[in-house]
Parts: sequence; structure tokens; C-alpha cells
Amino acid sequence: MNRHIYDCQEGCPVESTLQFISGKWKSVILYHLFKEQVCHFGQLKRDLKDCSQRMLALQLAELEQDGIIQKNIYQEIPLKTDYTLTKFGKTLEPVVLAMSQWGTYYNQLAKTESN
Amino acid sequence: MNRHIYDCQEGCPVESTLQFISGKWKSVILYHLFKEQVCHFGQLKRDLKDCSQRMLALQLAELEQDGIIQKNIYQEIPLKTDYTLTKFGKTLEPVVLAMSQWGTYYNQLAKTESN
DNA sequence: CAGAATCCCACTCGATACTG
DNA sequence: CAGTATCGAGTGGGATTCTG
Repeated sequence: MNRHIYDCQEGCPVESTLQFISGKWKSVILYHLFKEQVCHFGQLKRDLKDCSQRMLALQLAELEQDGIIQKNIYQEIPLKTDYTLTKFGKTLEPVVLAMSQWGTYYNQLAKTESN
Repeated sequence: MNRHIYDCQEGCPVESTLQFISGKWKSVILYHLFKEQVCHFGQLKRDLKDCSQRMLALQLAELEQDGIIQKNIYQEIPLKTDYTLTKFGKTLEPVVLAMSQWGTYYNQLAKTESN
């Protein structure tokens, strides 16, 4: 948790939040997890088209380290893994929801303006 | 607006939102603007202790380009400038608010756990 | 005070190849 | 399928200096 540079000495709450979700793709991953409940690596790779496999693995690892998501490995052939939100991770729902709602509003706006 | 790499072809709303606020310090700047209504450069520089002057200027410029904040210059000596939210920028309040609320919750949590 | 310009290093991140 | 390892180009971003 000291990989980020935000100084929380003064306890700025937004900086605290950013420590967890400021990774380049984290909130998008969380968005999909809130929608699907369970996600597989390959599925996320398809959804996040512009996120490289390496980046996806890194972001997932950080989210797991931070206790936001849980990784479940099934020893089958071919290998199978899935990711779910932890109880702690689920508390982030209002944040992700607000982001998704604003994005929906904006997409609508952008569409009507282009007409 | 093509400085970010998020692909919104499929209209992922979270990615749309990130196009505007994913800059390293943007949401913190917005947080202060929602609190203070009006902010000066030097004041922000003091508040965002770990954000360099260069970064602060860059982030403010991007927010201005995106129509989220407005820059007001007063031709006095010494130079004076302030920043306010545009009408469009104000629509982001629920997002910033959700982040600040979660951060407050987390700070509380972290404090009680350290005892 | 409020920035712009320049320099330059560290690290990010994509591409590719490999593994259980 | 679900990753890890390695490498190298590109960029982020700090330090410093300069200006109106």
C-alpha cells in the first residue's frame, strides 16, 4: 500500500480513495465485477480491449493485495480462475456507481450534441 | 480529448468518466473546488503538497480544456488567478462526493483498526 | 504570484515469448 | 486458459530556471 504517492497525513478523503482505485483500469474492472459478480481473466481481457494482458494481471494483483477482490483458482485443465469482490470491495459500490451514472449521462449528452 | 486511450466505442460509462477525471490529481482538485467554490493556484499548491507545480498547472489546463473548470485572470500586480467550476463541471459533484465519502469511511476504519 | 520552458532520469507499459 | 519473464522505447514527472 505504499506504492502510491498520495500524502494522507492530512487525511484528504479523496486521496484515500485514490490509493485504491486510481490504477489505470481498476475502476473499469470493478465496474464489470459489480455487474457480473464473477469475472474470468479472459472475459475481462475481452471487455477491456485496450488493456494489455500484462496490465490486466497487474491491476488484478494490486486489487487483490489491497483486499478488494478475491482470486479463486480451480485446479482444472485447462486452468480456470475467477475473481469476486470481497466484503470490503463491495463498499466501493457507490463510488463505481456514481462514475457509471455520470458516464451514462455524458454519453447521452455527447450523442445528442453530435446530431 | 484524445489524450486518453480508453476506447469508448462500446460506450462503457466508467471509461467515459475516466476520460475526464483520471488525471493523477484531478479529482483532488475538484474535491477542493467543490468545498471552496473558488480556488487560487497557490492555495491548491499548498493543499496538494505532493503535487509538483508543473503537474498542478498541467492538470488545471486539462480540466479547463475539457470544460470542467474556468480560469479567471485578474490583471493585477502581483498576478492573480482563480478557478471555478463550470456548469458542466458541477455535474461531476456526485462522483467526487462518492469518492470523498468512501475515503472518510475508510479513514475512520483505518483509525479504529490501528488502535 | 502564477505559470511556461527546458532538461533528463526512472519507471511505465506494450510486445513477444514461454509455462503449468 | 491464465498467467509470468524479459526487454526496450516512450513518457511521466521532478528540479530548476525564467517571465509578465
